Amino acid sequence: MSESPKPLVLLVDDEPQIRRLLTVALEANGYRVVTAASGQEGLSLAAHHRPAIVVLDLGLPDVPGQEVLRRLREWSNVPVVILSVQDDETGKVAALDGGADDYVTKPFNTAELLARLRVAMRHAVRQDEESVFQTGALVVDLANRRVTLKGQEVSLTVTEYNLFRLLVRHAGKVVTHRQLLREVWGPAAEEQTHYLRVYVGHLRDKLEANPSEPSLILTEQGVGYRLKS
Amino acid sequence: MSESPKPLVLLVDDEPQIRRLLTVALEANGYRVVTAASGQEGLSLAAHHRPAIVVLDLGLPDVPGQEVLRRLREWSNVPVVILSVQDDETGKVAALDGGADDYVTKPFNTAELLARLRVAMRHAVRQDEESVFQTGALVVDLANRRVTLKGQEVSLTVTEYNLFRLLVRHAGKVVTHRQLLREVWGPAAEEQTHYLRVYVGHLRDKLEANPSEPSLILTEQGVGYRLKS
DNA sequence: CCGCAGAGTAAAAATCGTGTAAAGGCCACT
DNA sequence: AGTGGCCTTTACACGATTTTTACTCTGCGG
Repeated sequence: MSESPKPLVLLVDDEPQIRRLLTVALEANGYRVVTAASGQEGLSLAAHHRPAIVVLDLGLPDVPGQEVLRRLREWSNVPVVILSVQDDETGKVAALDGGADDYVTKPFNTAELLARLRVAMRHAVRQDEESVFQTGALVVDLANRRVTLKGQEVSLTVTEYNLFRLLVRHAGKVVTHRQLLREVWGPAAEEQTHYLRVYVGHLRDKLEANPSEPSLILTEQGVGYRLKS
Repeated sequence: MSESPKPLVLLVDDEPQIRRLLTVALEANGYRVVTAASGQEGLSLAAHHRPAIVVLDLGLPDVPGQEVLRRLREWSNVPVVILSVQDDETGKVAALDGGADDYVTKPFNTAELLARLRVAMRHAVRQDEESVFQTGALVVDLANRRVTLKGQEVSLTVTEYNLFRLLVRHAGKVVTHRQLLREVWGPAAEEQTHYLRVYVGHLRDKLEANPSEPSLILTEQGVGYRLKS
């Protein structure tokens, strides 16, 4: 369990006084801090700085916080603690199920928030996750939803991209049919393996040098698919 | 990534109406539940049942909840969600730093508690130990369903892998014909010993240095097979 | 020496999984 | 209303896998 001495916190909140208060509290407790005042800025800083943890306010002026979380989770498993004025219960459940690691309601007690950040950090399995994946001539920029092949941008439809993203995030490992179907088409579609046949076909058409002899998206008969790592 | 279908929740709370309410809610959401009314009972049930998650009330009649948590953490990393009437902030911080994974204040919203339990379970799955078995030049990575021989990946069909995994799990011990057949082909096939002869043959072809003189998958005449450990 | 039982081998037959193409439906845009 | 893009659904052919069958080998006891 090796830690860089001072973990970096990304603080996304549009209220300047909250940013100031928390920056001081966090820095006094051995963190480094970068702040963002909007969702867009938060996402771009997250991709750029690779924080050890994110504190995210839900009430942002531009992108809804829920959406920021969703976008972030497309490529990162960084712990996210939600901060919100809304004590709205369905929002809490949605955020927690959407991949948030904790949810703290404003006004909050600073000592408690810090303790909850320590819990979230404890849970994190420090996995070096790259937001850019590369193999051969293929480059996938997960933070920006861009796929390029030999420098040429490849345009993927929403479903194609969602499926491909899942394979990329588990590059080298077998991803089972059920897992792919559950995450791309939802739990109700777990049995619809024909979706996979069709869409894996599309991806191979767009990405493989020779689609009829796949070297990138490999079939694991009876189990699932695996992306060459 | 092995999943048991219904995770077991240990619910430690001295108030019967809370136990009833939560038992109903949890069972309706696909959990199995065991309940304890005291700290002592909770600790003993935790040791005995190995729950997938613990919901622990802090205000117990015998042992202080904080102490229950400490004793539990001496031997277990099971996720613990604290439930408490005290909105006392220093108590929260102490519990979270004492190894609790979340802290919910009574009265609580059931949907939120359930969402927080899902978060805690999500965290626990990540740190599942990677079970890699190795003997000689053969490496079996059960978590990733990969078998390599002298660094070369060996591809096994679904049935071959299921059979081999069973032998690997009991490496060094004899696994009987009936047991192998029951677990791989189902209880109805317990008598079909010819399946084993065929598939053990396949595995030896793929994995043994000299398939006609097995040194890896050994025959125990009239009983079963054994994997060299 | 023969016959038998348990085990291994080989290959045919049956079944299942996969890739592919194409048709129909839905939606957004014009 | 028409068009284009995408998602869903269906049908079929092919290859891989599983199941079934038949045969061989070996060791043991009559």
